[in-house]
Amino acid sequence: MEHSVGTVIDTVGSDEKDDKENNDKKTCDSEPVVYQLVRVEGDGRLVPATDDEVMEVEQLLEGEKSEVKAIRNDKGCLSGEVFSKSDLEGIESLNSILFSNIKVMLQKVKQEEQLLLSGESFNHSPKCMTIEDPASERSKNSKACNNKFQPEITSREIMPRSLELNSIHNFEVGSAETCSVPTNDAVSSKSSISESCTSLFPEFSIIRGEICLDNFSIRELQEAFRATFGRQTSVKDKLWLKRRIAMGLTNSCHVPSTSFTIKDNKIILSEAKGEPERLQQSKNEAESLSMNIHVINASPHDFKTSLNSNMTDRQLSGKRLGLSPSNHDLNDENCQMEHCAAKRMRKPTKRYIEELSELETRECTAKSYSCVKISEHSHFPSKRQIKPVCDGKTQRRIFSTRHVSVGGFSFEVPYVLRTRRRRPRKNFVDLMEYNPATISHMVKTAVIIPALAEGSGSGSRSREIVSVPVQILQQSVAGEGDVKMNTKTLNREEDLDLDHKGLDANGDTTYGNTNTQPASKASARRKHHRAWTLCEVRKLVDGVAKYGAGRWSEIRRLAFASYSYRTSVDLKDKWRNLLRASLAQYPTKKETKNFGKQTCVPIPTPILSQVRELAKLQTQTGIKPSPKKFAGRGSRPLQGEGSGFL
DNA sequence: TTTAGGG
DNA sequence: CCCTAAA
Repeated sequence: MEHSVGTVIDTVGSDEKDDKENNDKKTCDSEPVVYQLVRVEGDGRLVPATDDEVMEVEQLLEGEKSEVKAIRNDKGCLSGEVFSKSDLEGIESLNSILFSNIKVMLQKVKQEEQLLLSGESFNHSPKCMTIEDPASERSKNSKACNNKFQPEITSREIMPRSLELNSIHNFEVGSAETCSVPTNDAVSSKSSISESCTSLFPEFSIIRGEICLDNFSIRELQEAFRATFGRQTSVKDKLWLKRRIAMGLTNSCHVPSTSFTIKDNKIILSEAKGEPERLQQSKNEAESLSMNIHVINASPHDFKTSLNSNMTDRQLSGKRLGLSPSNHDLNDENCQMEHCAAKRMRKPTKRYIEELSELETRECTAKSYSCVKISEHSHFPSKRQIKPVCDGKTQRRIFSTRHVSVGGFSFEVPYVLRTRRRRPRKNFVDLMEYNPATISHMVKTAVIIPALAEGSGSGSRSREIVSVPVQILQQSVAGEGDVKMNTKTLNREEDLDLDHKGLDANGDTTYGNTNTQPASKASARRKHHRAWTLCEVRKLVDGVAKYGAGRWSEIRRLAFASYSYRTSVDLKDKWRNLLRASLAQYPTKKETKNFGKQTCVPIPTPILSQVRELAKLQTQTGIKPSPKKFAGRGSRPLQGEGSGFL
């Protein structure tokens, strides 16, 4: 994906949707694998090769065919296009070949192939495209490259582009990985492979078979190192290089200091080479799914296997552990795999963290905020208290957040948040800077005050108190002083919550805020903006209808009991706004009150109408002479009409 | 404390 | 939403 390989690459298109199919087929096994020419687009998609490309490849094949054993398909397909197992076996240098079969596809593919060869534009049926088979790819590579005996470098993680071409991950089989990983590589013909390979990287970076670093010269090792890690090294220590490379190739830190051989990402001490068993297992594994198992292919027989490793790290990590082959080798592998997983998790993490955090920042922030807020009001349902910011999803996420404890409440804060977005507004912010501990402390302190005060009384003022700690927290979280931004985001979230819950439940939901207390100066802060939910508006309207406009305290008490955060003043203000809105909208019937942007739900016209009615009614009823600016506002009660007037 | 209004 | 005057 990230790198676009513009070259013609052999084989098999891989489409996600077909992956499954592939898997199934693989499991069937022992059938020839078919490769088709495809080109990897910049975005990682596979595109059927064009005629020209096909021609090109063919030429290449022609040119170098001699080098490789004639590859023919049992079924008579053209060489280079289809490999049969037997053919592969015939290759000497190919010690291990990962192989997977796609039985069913064969036929279709063949046909496709022929069409392709015949010069027709490549029509790819879904099936064709889906043929991608990691194993097969691998085998191909090995084949193609093995003459040169290039050590293969499996780049599982982020690697330099050149490496990436060979990277296994391209071959993910049926894995969940949906995205378009650019399947680079595989070259259908040896020649093409060598070409692309050579042009991009060191020779040995291609081999996927067994690698015995012992045989490498320092220089070769360095090359291998470069191929493996994407960077050069001047180290001349053979052992070091060897181990390092081995680690890179196997993704394991456990590299024996003695001589060993690397096969398909596995380290093999000179002896081990179980075959039948291994084979069997590998098959099992392969069948078991697209789990990433790195199986050592001791012989050409082991075709199936291991290339499932294409799955993304994240995806894999969990699954791998689940594998539990009885075979020792496999166990070892598993162990290594675990290491790999652990290891692999880190890299992606970095990359993804940023992305994720960006994406999740908002969410997380909101959540954190809610947690805090909620916690402040003890009666809030616990479920929200510790809403796992990083749910079950992936561990990765967990890493991306840090745990912050505030006044006994804990929440996850994405690390990203720690980055400063704006300049601190206040001194205290500076003090806490990025020190979470400090922040926590500060917040705690701030929270404590209101907490203690809690329960003392209820009043319109309480809200101010509540808001104090929260805001501080926000600042803390942000690592700097900008409250506004966060606040906004947070509020939005809350609003949404309210909407969801509030609409039905009438709002009992949220907070029971009623704390009180010395607002202190902090009260200077502004109450959080809480968008009015439809539910609230309805209630308000009802309330007004029932008790009359102006009796805000009453309405609040009776109709907004559950919305503790709405004060009578709020109701009044809202009503005023509603009136305005309703009147404004009146003319255009349809516009709803679409002033500006109304991010939220526009108030349903019916409600506005109702408001209008009420207003009108009250105006009339009310004794209040000439309504003021906004249509008539307040007079008195609908019911208590007599009193008209404020 | 509650309302009404202005900002 | 906030603030305040007036009640």
